[in-house]
Amino acid sequence: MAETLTATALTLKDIAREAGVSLATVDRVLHNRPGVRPDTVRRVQAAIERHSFQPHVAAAELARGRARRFAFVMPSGPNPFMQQIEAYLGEMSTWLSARRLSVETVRTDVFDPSVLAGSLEALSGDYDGVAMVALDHPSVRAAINDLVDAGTKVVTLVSDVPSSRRHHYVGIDNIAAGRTAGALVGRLAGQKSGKVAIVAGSQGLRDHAERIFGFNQVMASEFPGLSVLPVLEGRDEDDRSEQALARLLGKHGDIVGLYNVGAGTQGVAKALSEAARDKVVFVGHDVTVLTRRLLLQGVMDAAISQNPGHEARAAVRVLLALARGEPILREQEKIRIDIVMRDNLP
Amino acid sequence: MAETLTATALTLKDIAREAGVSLATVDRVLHNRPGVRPDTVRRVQAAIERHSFQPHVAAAELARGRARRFAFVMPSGPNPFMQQIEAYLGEMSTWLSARRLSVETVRTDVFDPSVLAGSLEALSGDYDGVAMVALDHPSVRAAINDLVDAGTKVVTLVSDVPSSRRHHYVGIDNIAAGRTAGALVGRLAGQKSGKVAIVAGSQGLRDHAERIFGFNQVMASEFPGLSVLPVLEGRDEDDRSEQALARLLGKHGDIVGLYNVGAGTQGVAKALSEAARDKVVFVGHDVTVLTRRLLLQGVMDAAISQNPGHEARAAVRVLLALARGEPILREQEKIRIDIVMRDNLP
DNA sequence: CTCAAAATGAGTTGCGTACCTCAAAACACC
DNA sequence: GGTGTTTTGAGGTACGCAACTCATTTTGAG
Repeated sequence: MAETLTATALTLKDIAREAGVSLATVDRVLHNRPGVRPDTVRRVQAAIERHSFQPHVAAAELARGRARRFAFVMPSGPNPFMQQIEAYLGEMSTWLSARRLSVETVRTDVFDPSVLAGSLEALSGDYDGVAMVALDHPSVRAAINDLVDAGTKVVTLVSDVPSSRRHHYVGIDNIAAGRTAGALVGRLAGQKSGKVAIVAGSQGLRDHAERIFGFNQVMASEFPGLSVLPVLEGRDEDDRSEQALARLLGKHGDIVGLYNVGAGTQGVAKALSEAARDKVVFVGHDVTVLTRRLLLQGVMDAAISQNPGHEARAAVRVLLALARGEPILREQEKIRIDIVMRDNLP
Repeated sequence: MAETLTATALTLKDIAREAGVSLATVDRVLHNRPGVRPDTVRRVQAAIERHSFQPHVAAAELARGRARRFAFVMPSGPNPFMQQIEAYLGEMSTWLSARRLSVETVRTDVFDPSVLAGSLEALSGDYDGVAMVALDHPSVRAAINDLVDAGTKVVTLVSDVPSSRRHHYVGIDNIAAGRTAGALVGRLAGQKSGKVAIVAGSQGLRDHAERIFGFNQVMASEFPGLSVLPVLEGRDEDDRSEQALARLLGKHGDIVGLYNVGAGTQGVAKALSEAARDKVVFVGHDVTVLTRRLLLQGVMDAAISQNPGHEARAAVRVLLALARGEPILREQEKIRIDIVMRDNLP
């Protein structure tokens, strides 16, 4: 009734003996250094695979000497979600220093492609890995590819640049997030008919556009009785969002649901309460101090959330695994779309 | 615009010099070995804290020599959720062997206190850490405490034994899970009045009892119009659950919601469909092959889920951190209550 | 066959810690 | 002041690998 996993106590020396070569040759193969005949390479690799040999991480880490340096490129604005990510990076400091890893945070204007691209280029050569909140733009894409070509491991965070050659994306599928929001609004509203409002930062932002797309998909296919009103753009600002929504609420008396795609939550909540329309189902994004309060008060009904702590840690782990040449535990690093309601507030 | 975390390149030698003692003495302090004057201990600790020195994990690991052995004590029955946990442990094998960690799975009858306690005692001395799915019973509690006293690190998994001196619990808060289920059933049902059914494995199981408690709490306080029927006990078996539920559905024509607390999901779904009562809001637990299908078909409306992969990995990481004397990243190891609906199926 | 280039062997050093031994120094007690 | 005990120093070895040097062997081209 017992099963054992792992624990090969093999070392490089054993592999060398097995393959009938010297330690030096095994080392050359392992780090694809030149000067080994293809045939010999194959023999060594065969021996490695035969015993499914894994170099001892601790020994490798100790032997390399120099510490690994990672950079996190984050937006300079006062975005609470991004601040949470940075805070969670801070909480890892003990973990990081016990592994002799250094993580540096670089703040820049990620919304200006040329500024962002410039910041990325400035990092070249100094870091083993870079995690970035990036805009999808040709010059950013080029900067990312340059980093990759220079041997730096690159991870996109929260917002992806799929057309680049980045090694990994740590973040959610925003279309699925929008679909989830749609399903929640539709189901929680209950009614068969009525109108639904959407407040977004800007439809020009990739993640917002994707969320709206997913939301509309679900509304059209599953809640045909609910009609979606044109998207209000609030630029993630409280005042702007409030005014736009107040106007809309005044015009339509039969709004039963509201999806707030980005920030500006404070303004949205204010517009709702001042219009005394607290029966409207209100679904938004992210768990912050504010949305937590709104959920507890019953003003917000659900928040779609991506765990910032998980994103911070996943980015570090992925960069480390990439740098070490270890496989990535995809299941572990995947960021899930959390539905947060009052009773499962984290 | 840049901030740096960590990367003290200090070594034990530096600390020794700082404290004006030899390496041997620092070593004695670090591992609380005897033979050091209290005053000297303080001086060394002061030096360590002054520089917030952290021993290099890789070096420590390498120097230990012997590999760490962990045991996972799992239920012997064919529980799909537990099988998933074991499967995810299997996926970690590369990660484990690169760190020279061995994980052994021991299957036993965790529902029989004396058998479980016996299995635990049999592990004594052989392992650095043990993770277990445990029953809360005096003799189990005693066995756990014995392990702890013998220096073994102990983590309870999925089901806790809070009265024991186990070092950590990896699992969810079941009362909160029940509350979440209640909120979902209530909200999704929409109606102001009607009846709600509960199917559980047994009210004698701690986690089931806690879930029911939380569920009733929410129903009573937030959905006074919905009346909860007496709990059906299906012993987590399909047939039993089906028959019990079929009878109940026949008796009450106004059932609008159903909470399935444990397994037996297949039977519950069958009873619902054969009674042609697919309008009933159906909330259950865990994402398995079956519940995934039911969610996609619209038979189930939501599943409360705890991520088995996360639990498996968290248990290993916590055991490792405990064994190394490292701090635990509580935020990371916390198991969240996931609400899974069709559109955010993982 | 000759010679240069390529491939390989053999060896060294160092990473930072754990764990061990033995001798020397400091201390406590009578 | 002598004795025994406690505390401390000094040093060594080992862990598994990275990274390097240098000598030697093998290979292929002409």
